[in-house]
Amino acid sequence: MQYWLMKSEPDEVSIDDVMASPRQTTAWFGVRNYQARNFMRDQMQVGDGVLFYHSSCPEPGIAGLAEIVSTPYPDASQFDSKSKYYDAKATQEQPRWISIDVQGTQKTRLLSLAELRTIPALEDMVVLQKGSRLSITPVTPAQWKTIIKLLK
DNA sequence: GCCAACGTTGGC
DNA sequence: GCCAACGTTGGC
Repeated sequence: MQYWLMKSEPDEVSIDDVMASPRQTTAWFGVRNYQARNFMRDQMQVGDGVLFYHSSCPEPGIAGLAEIVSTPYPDASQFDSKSKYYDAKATQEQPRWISIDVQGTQKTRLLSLAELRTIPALEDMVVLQKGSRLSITPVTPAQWKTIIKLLK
């Protein structure tokens, strides 16, 4: 059981979109970074906790909580030549990119990036490190606990 | 729109 | 395998 922070651009998929989906579940697709993919492929497990983070928007920050609800499977968008996530080097036999399903647990208040940066207990969070831009980053149990408290 | 930081590509 | 050039991310 681990915890993750996953970034999504709310223009693409917001926490409201997730909560409005059937069973509040959405396929997390379009990851095109090997490190992030490897987290999904090698470490994520059903039941892992997710901080749902809005990025590239007026107020970036944690917008909700979610849970991993599937094991990894091939990301269909890599085979779709019309998709911006198309990858000509991926084949059905040898997929390169994967998806996992994420189920929204609750929409929370917006815990902004600016506020996160003021919390001493969170200063080691991967997502807060200089130059960090991975779309999926691990969160420690202590960090998770701190954030849950801030959201109450 | 800028730009720092990081990832990827490709020539050698 | 090195590394320069280029592309992308994402906060500001």
